[in-house]
Amino acid sequence: MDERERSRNNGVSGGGANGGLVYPVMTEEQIQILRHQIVAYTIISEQLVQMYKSFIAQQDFIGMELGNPSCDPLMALGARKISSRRHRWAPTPVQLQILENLFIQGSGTTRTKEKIKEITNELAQHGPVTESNVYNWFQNRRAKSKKRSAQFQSKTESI
Amino acid sequence: MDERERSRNNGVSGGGANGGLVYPVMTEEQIQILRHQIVAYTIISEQLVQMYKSFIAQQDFIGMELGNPSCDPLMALGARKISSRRHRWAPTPVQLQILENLFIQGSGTTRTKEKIKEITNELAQHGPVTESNVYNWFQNRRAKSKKRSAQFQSKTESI
DNA sequence: TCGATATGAATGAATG
DNA sequence: CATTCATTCATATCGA
Repeated sequence: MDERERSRNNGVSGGGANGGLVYPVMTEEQIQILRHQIVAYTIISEQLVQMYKSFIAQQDFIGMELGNPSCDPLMALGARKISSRRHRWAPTPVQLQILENLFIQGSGTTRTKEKIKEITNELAQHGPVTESNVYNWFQNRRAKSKKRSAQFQSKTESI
Repeated sequence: MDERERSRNNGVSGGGANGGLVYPVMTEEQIQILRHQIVAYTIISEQLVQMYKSFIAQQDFIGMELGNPSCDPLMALGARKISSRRHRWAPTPVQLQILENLFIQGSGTTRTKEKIKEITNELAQHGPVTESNVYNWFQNRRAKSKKRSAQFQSKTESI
């Protein structure tokens, strides 16, 4: 999606302050593409939300083994064992939830070092973590998002 | 969202046929809103699909009378089969032979995404397969090869 | 049913 | 950021 977003902006002027004047920034065809994308995601989300509801209706207990009631079941998917010694860092469920939320809020944008430091401090309250861990996580998360978006594209382009 | 879409269209002209001329149809601010919406839906969909997958994985034992046609779009998004057992991809004997041959032949050449795509298309003639499957296979095959040579090393060291 | 092994897949970390 | 590696998890298969 990033790629097409970029190409979409090619025709956009530098965004000068407009005094009530509207500049030509998108063709109608481009708008149609955008609307189709939004509609597609709307439908997909609605269907998945329905699934989710029936899911939690039947399986309230799943994902709660670690006893963190504040954790949305939707977010409690990457839970890992804490017991065994591990050589590489793995986010705790709480940390994962925080990270995922931040990722959504930031819309996948790159973080500055200051932001990384803040996030690291916040996460540190829920388990050991370094700034490198956070940095790597966001980097890998973006890659994951991108890869999955590509898969979406190839499978939903019929919509 | 419907509401905001409508309000967004208020400033759009009636969509007269344009002879190569671009009409002012959206401001940059509006585009930004749209982009954020799309990104948000992308990420939400990803998370919901993940939830859905884990749901299916744990639901293995329950009769899935929910397997109605309306779920088909979900399956198209990468989720596995609903009614039958969960399955992970496994190469057919023919596919495996092709992959092994390619692995021996191409020992050293870097496999670009183009190569992966070609190989996927070839394998697809002998059974369902995705590019990710092929990519993972080569990755795991390399690891396997490396581990074996390491074992060989340790055995010859004692001589 | 219970390990034991093989292997597809996910992901933290490293490299270019 | 794109690729790749190293490690780990999950599942399929098999034999006792």
